[in-house]
Amino acid sequence: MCPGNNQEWDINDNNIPRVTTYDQFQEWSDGHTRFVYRPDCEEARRHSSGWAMRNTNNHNVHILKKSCLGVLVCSLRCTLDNGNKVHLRPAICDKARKKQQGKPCPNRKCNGRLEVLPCRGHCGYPVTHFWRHTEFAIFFQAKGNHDHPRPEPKASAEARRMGQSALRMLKSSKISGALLNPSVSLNGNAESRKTRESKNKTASNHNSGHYQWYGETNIAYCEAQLSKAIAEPRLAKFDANLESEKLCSHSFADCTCSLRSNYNYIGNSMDAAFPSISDNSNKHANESTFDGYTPILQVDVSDLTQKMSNAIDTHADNVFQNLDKIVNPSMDAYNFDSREHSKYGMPFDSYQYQKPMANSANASPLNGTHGNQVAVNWESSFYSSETMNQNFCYGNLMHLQHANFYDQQIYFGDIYDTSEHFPQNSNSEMMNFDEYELMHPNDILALDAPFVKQETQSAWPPFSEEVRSYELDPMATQCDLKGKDSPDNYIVTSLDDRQQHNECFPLQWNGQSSNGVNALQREFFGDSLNMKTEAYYENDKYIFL
DNA sequence: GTATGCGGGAGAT
DNA sequence: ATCTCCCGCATAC
Ligand SMILES: [Zn+2]
Ligand SMILES: [Zn+2]
Repeated sequence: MCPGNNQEWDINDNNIPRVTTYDQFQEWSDGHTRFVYRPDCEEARRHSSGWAMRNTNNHNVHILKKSCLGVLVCSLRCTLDNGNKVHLRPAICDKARKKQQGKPCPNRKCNGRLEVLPCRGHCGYPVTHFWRHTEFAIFFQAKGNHDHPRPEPKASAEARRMGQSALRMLKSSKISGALLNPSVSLNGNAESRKTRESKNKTASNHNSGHYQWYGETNIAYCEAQLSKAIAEPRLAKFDANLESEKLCSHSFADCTCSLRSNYNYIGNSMDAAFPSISDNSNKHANESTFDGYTPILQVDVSDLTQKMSNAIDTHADNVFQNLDKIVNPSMDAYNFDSREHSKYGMPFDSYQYQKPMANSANASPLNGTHGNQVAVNWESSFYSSETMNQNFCYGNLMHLQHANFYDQQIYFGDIYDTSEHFPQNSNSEMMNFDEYELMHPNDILALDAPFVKQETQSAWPPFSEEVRSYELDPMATQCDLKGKDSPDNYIVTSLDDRQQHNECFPLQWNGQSSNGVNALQREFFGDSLNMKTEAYYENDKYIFL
């Protein structure tokens, strides 16, 4: 038995015994345990534990109480190649933990999402730890038995967090030049943007023998992309207390959780459920007001720009993660295999070919290249239409525009004054993008560019057996990339915007919309973008014009 | 940015 | 009264 445990005491005792023998620090204390640590025991002084424990208020300044946050697991409970399960460490910080939820499972072969397995080890409540300091000892007492696996150790979580900073890694990445520096073309040939621009302007728009796509964008379009994230909340008339009416809080388009999706595409069935307040036709019949509607996906304009900035960062991160896997498929690209957490594989491995419809055997493997889009709805307050103005509307394409950022999963529609219905909206102030430092949108959209196999690429597509055997729908007769130029040779990463995708790229594969680069895509982007990239295929590689 | 601690407060029992 | 959980705030790294 533990030496410090030889006296009976309770953490709440008025007089705690003075002990002379101490316990070794127990990182994984489980069960109803008590330990006494030396006052100079560093782990005890930090109240640390292998379990993810968060402070909880017991209104007792003398006794620190912590409760267990459980463990972050894969929603599909997948098994890693080495037989282990995914069991990440929940962030202690609420905000950070919220962001973890819904992230793709780190298992490269899994389409699952991370979710918190809460601890109910103490009569249905989380296991609790109590810490009490006295002059001669640090007393520890735990109540409950964890009913979940151990999370990864703190050090591992910290290392993983560092490793997952994709943007940080981007600086040293092979693709950073090609993607973030417009003067470097994707085939590695340094070429000024201006040169390419003028070339593109004069390039003949021929199709035969050439393959062209539009991966770069003009500023106006980028601004539109940003602005479309300024949107009104959709309205929903529902009873949030009813189980059947509960909304999925994950908000990614392809969430497979059982809750009702709140992903509100234009034109799909969700529209009827969550009508836009700008669209009177969406209001239920015989309803002249929005009374009874509950706004969802609200955006608080007071910090919308900050949210946009965060969302853009996240988005860029995710895009980069995809591309990084393509260009740097080897495990040691960032020395991850030398780290303890490499048991999870390359941190971003799983993300490239997630199917948007995990339950559909026929789903196109290309229709999910952005399955890693992180989508978390934050509880937020109302946006104010008064902070919006028509200047943020971009022409007649707005009905096609759709924000896929995690807390702005709403389309960019007309801006209406909602203060009539939501008086809270009367007070907010006008915001101005220019006053904020955002990542340049062109960078983001450059990251979104269709990505083409490079000659140095040995494994292609990476981590996917399915794509290689995949064929374009023979009905897609206009597609330039077919036949011997199978979709193996290109990846489109930007088409996670399913609403836009459905409207613009109605190609069907096995009954599912596809993300193929095709004539429709070119046609659409041809109007929206002022730059295009042409290439032709010769001697097993793409030559860029 | 996240981890950690504090303390007010609401709601449950 | 006691307990849990939520939240904002403040500090440390
Ligand atoms: Zn998984
Ligand atoms: Zn636990």
